[in-house]
Amino acid sequence: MTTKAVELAKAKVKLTPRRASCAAQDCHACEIRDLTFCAGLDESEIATLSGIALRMHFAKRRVIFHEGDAADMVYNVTQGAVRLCKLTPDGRRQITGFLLPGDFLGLGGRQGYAYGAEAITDVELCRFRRDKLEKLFENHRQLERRLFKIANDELAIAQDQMLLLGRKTAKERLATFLLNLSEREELRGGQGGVVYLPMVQEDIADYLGLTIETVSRTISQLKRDRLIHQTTSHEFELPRIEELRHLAEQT
Amino acid sequence: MTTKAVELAKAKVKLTPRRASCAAQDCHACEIRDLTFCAGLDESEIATLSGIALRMHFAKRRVIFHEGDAADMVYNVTQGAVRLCKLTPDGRRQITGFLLPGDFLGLGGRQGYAYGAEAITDVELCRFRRDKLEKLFENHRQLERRLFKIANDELAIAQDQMLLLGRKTAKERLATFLLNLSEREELRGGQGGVVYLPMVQEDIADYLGLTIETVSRTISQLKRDRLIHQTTSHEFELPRIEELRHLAEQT
DNA sequence: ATCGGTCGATGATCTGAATCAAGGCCGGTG
DNA sequence: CACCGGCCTTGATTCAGATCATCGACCGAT
Repeated sequence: MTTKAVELAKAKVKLTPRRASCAAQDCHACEIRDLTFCAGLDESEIATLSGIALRMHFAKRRVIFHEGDAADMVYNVTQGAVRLCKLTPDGRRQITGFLLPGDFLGLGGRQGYAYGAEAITDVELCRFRRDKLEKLFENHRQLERRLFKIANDELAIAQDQMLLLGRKTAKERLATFLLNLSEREELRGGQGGVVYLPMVQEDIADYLGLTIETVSRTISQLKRDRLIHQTTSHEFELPRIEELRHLAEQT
Repeated sequence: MTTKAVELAKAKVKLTPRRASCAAQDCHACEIRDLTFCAGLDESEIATLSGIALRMHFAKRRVIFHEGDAADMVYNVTQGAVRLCKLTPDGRRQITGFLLPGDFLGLGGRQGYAYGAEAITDVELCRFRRDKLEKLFENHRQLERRLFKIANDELAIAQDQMLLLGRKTAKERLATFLLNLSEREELRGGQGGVVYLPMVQEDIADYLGLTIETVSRTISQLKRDRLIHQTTSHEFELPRIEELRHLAEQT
């Protein structure tokens, strides 16, 4: 880590302080009602959940919470994209995840949150006080079981990411990343083979354990190899998805 | 990845096939009763748990389960050390965790286990059928909550490991690793500043995303710097733990 | 005691990705 | 519409760690 790099890295922490608008939530009308942990609840459960949910808006670049903050809230992303960041004291950053509509936010803390959360785009969130949610579990065990399942899924995803960070080449990392986004897009009802990248290349670099230059070069190379095709500034097509999958060395 | 490396890597998969001895379990007499998810249960709960627990033994190098196996069992490690492995098709390996007495095994699968588990030393395990354990949850919510907490802890640990793999230098990785083991040793009632390493350097390399040569060289360097001191073939002292902590860039 | 295998240490060399450096593109703004 | 700043691209060079190659210590089996 050079001096210059440290300066640049410190500059990463120039986000707008936390601030957000709020409103009561109507879960019945929620756009992601079928996607996340509230999926498949019966009417009464939805109504109860609605009672403790608070709808929030965060503008692009706003901090939702910091690493180490008391972890007394959990969230559901209903619109936009969020990044989860960890920082070393000297400013190196690791992004441990990107959240998209339907994703759950706030698990994985012991004392405080294990990571900070920042809005990549304008973001709509549905917020729950953790203690109220846990109270709800007493009569709605289904909800608790679902949350446990989400924690399990995240754990499996984290393990995959460790394999990527520990053992994959830059090209394999990019291929894996694009395929993962494509799969999530499909789960959310989008078409396969098209991915939308709301984040900038610096975010991708910090997620994949690379530098922006390597990300840019590798994307250029994948384009030259016709494995990906950029349609707009934030959208890519994956025309030869099987080859990409092979490149990613999917275990 | 060179051809030679692939050959070597494939050789990693020369473990003895799964086989183990079993016996009924008496949780009252368990040596780690205060350490793990059964800690602090009342007599009746311990008795119930005892009823569905099966004590197992795995010899050194034996496979406990493979990545992708149906995840219908969970375990508690009571003696010995276990490694969790993920492999790429061409044989590169990432170890996603080491388990020691008191640690829980088997979370983090979607369909099957997200990783394989192998005995590093001779291992004693306490095995539970997942469905029976879940049945138990209905009347023992405490147990379920504790398991959820374990999943949360593992998630936080996984995030820390991502930061390590994505952004730390070799020296920082080793320092972090040794400190983590030291902390776990203390939790298990051992003294701080002394760590026991049951695994070989190849395992450490595959856990930290390095090669065996780099691990060996870095350990040599830490010894020269008098930050660690090797007492026996598997035991180290950390005489200047604060300096080591600084080196590890603890966030 | 002798072998054979595993494990760890260390030197020499190579290389993938980082770093350093310079421009280019584009969208927003005065 | 010209300027500015954020973001991306690409070339040149460096470097941390990988790879390749030995060697020695240890240990269990014969």
